[in-house]
This record gives sequence, C-alpha cells and structure tokens, in this order.
Amino acid sequence: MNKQEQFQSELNMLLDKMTLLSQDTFKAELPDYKSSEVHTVEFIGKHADSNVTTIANSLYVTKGAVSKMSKRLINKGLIESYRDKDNQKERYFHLTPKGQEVFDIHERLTKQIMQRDESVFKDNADQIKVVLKFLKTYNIYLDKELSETKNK
Amino acid sequence: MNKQEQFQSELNMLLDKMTLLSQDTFKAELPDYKSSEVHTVEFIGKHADSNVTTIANSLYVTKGAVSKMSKRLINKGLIESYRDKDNQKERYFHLTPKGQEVFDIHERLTKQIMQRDESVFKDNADQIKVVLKFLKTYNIYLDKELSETKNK
DNA sequence: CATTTTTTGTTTCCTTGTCAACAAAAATTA
DNA sequence: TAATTTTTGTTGACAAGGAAACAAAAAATG
Repeated sequence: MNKQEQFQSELNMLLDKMTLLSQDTFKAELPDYKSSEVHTVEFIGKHADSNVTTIANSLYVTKGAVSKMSKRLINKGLIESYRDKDNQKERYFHLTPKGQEVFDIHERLTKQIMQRDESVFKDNADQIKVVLKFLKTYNIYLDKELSETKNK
Repeated sequence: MNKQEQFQSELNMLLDKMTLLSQDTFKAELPDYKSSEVHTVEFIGKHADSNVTTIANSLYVTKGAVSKMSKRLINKGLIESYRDKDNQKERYFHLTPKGQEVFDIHERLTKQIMQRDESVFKDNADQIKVVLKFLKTYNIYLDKELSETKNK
C-alpha cells in the first residue's frame, strides 16, 4: 500500500470512528431530533436568512430534501420561514428560541467531544501544523479539479 | 478557530470534495449500479466468504440492510450466496464473474481517481510522512475511546 | 443430554433522501 | 416592454436504510 492509499485508508477509519463516537453522545442528549435535523439547525443557526437552494448546496443534499426537512423543522417548532417583500420566489429561514436551544446544546456537545480528543492535538502540536498545511494544499488542489470538471 | 477545529473543518471539506469528484466518474462508468451496491461488491470481492453480520459491521450498516442488499445483488447477478454444510445458520457470499467485472472496473476507477491526485502526494512527500503518523496516532487514540465506551 | 441463551438472518413498518415533473417568480433577451 | 429563459421551491413516486419483532440454528449451561 503506497502513501496515498494509506492516507485514504487512515482517513476513512478515522471518520468512521468519529461518527460512531459522536452518535451516542447526540442520541443521549438530543433524543427527540435526528442527526440530519440537528445538522440543518446547526447550519441555519450559523447562516441565518439563507434560502432553500443555498442550504441544499451547502449540505450536499437536493432542494427537495431541504424543502421537506424545513417543513419538519417548522412542525417541530425549531425554525421559522419567511419571504422578503422584494423577493416572493425565495424562502428564507431562521431559528426559533426552541431551535436556538437545540443549536446551543449541539454546540456544547461538539465542544465536549472535541475536548475528549484534546490531548491528541496538544501532545502533537508540531505535527498538526504540517497536517493542516497539507490538508489545505489538498483542498485547494481539489477545488481546481472541481472547477475543471464543472466546465465540461 | 483553534487547530482542532481547523482540522475538523479541513477534513470535512476534503471528504465532501472527494465524494463529489468520484461520484461523477463512477456514475459515468458504472451507470447501472448504485454506489452502495458497488461498495458492497468491493467488500465481498476483497473479503470472500464473509457472512451478513460481518459485512454489516464492516460497512457500518444494519444486518437488515445487508440482507436486502444481498438479494438485490443476487438478482442483478453480481454475487452468489451459499451455506456451509456444517453451519446452516450463517450465509456466505462470493462474486460471480459479472460481479468480478464490476469489481475490476471499480478498482480501475479508484486507481484512476488516485492518479488524479498523485502530484499532491509526490510534491509533498515529506509532509505525508508526518500526516500519516498523526492519523495513525489519532486512530489508535479513538480505538481506546471506543473500547471504553463499549464497556459502559 | 435437555434446556436456556445467544447468534444469525429475514421481514415489516417507518423515515428520509433522490429524481423528475411542475408552477411561480425573477432575470434575461430581443 | 413583451417574450423567453432561468431560477426557485414543492410535490409525488420511488429507493434505501434503520429499528424492532421474529424464526431458525448454534452455543452455552446445568
């Protein structure tokens, strides 16, 4: 297995484990909400007044999915939707107080989960710098790839 | 944003982009098969004679999902299932010649996609060593976390 | 060896996402 | 400005996975 294959492999394993570990925490503290719901609340909380298309593109799901999800979140009282006077086509969203609560709990849990792994980052601070540098380089490279693919 | 947050963020972006880029390739060359189907074929190809539970645990899905998926793959003629004479409870799988074709195409595409990013790894060989070292350390750390969580 | 417990796989119901067709609104074009 | 094109969001049909109940087989227990 060459370096690149190893990278892929280690990355996939890492992500799988992270998902497994965080699932339990969120299920325990936010049992009434699915992870996709919380994820959407998180996005709307961080990007108030975004429309359906923006949310869909950001979360890598279809507009239809966001349309349905938004209805569910409205029914659960987590978000509200509204239209601009000047733009009757697009639909915007923001959190309700109840949605903000869910958002805050999510933030707290995220920090808690990060603290769990804090020591790995503290103990390897010198390596992290290199890791981050590489990840950024790779991301920029893929951005180029993506824009090339788009223009085909 | 601290180093850990940056790491999470860069990682998520990287994975999203990789998924986007490979989706198109696979859709173009294996249009008759969903990515989950190809993924299962890949696993069975690499781990012949595994049973439903093993596949489920490895792919992080439920046994029910594997049970249904295996039927679909059998109907499409990609895999065959059989039982051992000594064990009538478990069901094992292996690829058919047609399944092997799909497997080979998947392998070819995977290599092709990796070649696309080859230069990033060649040009930063020194960084990669550090990156891999860190990923391995982190993986081992999470293994410990997971075994602790299990025992609760 | 008989009984109980665990493991294994299947099925049904439910949720949630995609896809594609669609209507309404906005933007572009001529 | 009128006609056309594009963008935006919704809907219904369908696909696919999760949870839980279940039966059959194997393993553990006494």
